[in-house]
Amino acid sequence: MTRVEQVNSTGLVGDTIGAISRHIREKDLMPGDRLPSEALLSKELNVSRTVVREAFRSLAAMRIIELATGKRATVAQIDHGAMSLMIEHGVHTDQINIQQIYDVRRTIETRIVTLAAIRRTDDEATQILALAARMQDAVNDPAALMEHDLAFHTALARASRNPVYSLLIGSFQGITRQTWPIGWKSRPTQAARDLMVGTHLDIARAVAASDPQQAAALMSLHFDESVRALLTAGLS
Amino acid sequence: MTRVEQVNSTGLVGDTIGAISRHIREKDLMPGDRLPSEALLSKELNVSRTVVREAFRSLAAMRIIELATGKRATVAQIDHGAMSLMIEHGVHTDQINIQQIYDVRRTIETRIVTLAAIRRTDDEATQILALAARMQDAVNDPAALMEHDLAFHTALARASRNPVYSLLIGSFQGITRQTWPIGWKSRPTQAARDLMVGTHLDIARAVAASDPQQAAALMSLHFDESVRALLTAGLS
DNA sequence: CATAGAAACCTGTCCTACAGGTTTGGGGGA
DNA sequence: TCCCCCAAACCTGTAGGACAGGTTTCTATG
Repeated sequence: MTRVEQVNSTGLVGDTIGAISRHIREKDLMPGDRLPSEALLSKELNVSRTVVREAFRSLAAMRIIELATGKRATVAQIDHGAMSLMIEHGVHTDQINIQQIYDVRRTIETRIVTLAAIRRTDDEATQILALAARMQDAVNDPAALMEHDLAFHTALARASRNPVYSLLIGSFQGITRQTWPIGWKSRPTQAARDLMVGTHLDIARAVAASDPQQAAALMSLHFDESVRALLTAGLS
Repeated sequence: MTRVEQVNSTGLVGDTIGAISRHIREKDLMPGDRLPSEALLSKELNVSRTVVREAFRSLAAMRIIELATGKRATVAQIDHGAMSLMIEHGVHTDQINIQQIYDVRRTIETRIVTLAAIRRTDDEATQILALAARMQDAVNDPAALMEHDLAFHTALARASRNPVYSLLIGSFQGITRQTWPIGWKSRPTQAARDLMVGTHLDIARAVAASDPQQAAALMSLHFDESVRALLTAGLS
């Protein structure tokens, strides 16, 4: 093999990742479009299939492409899976703490709910109200309640009509799943639990009523209360 | 080889990624700590080194671990590189547009500057002022100006004392580098350019003066003006 | 013209080999 | 005894071959 003796700092895999990314940009590929086969790329870039495969795996890990056995690799849609793992890793290794995440969430969710109140479709309003209602029904079933809670915030993000907000909310979902029970346990009284669930319903109503100020104020309140609950639970 | 005939939907590589992640969590590894060698993992997990390597590459792509030739893989520090690529991919494939990113940036940077005004150390205040000053010096050197601009916002994020904000600001930097010149071209007059640079200095002063309200108001203003400039440039 | 089936193609995993880079442990010198 | 240097052991990066399935494409047949 006519090995090209060009040793970059990145290594062949890094170079190949770059080449594939460039290929996507230059050919202006859209989600779903197919990439060249491993064998072809390997030939064109003068690297072994091993290298191409590792480059593919790297891009797949970032959800830039999608792999499936037998099929060719395709350009992927945005997905929060990778970011979720990265955030979880940051928390597990003490590089990020839960309050810091709550500060970010409060900041963006306040904006999200403002946009949602302005831009939501009627269908979305209905769906958001329904999720808040389901939370009330599940007030004594923590597992179900958490899922509806997450779905509620996800629906709001979608209604904001800004995919970046959906992406970020999704990215925090992984770690939220792991810490949500802590927050719930720190609300031991029925009153505290009803308040939490009730606030969600109020937010849903404000969004349905297209009242951005009210929606934002309530969301801010919700986070005040959540952070207080978390601190009470001793999560420093 | 005693091949375990357990076919998950994820495939062996996916399983292996999970096993390594679990290993990090269970052993409570911190950034810098070393992971087992490929050969060892391959033996313990009953998969080929190929599979372990692809799993390593995937984790490295998400910056969860770090690879280097000859050395063992280590647990990595949080890094925005992967997120930056993901965002860029989203923009290039028309899944995200620039205004959407600006809306998110405005939202979080307004919060960042509020926190920075409260929490900045004196050193950070000095550094932020210095960066704003350097922007003024480079008002006729777009390339240098852009770099100082990016460094300015990065410094503010650091002063907010919340690594998640630093992570997010970093994630937008890649795409910002590609769109910044558009915004600059849409400020063709000296007055518009001086205004943009001057706003940065005003923000720096507000942060140095520990005036969060003023800092936030100015940052909001800055983004108003930036979005207007971008729209003028015809970036729909 | 539609369709079933074969051929061609493609990915997932395993294995072996070897060129460097890194860590470690031991021996020799101060 | 302690320190330093070097060789051996270890480790990763890349190449290449093999084969089991899964997928796409083409063709011949009904």
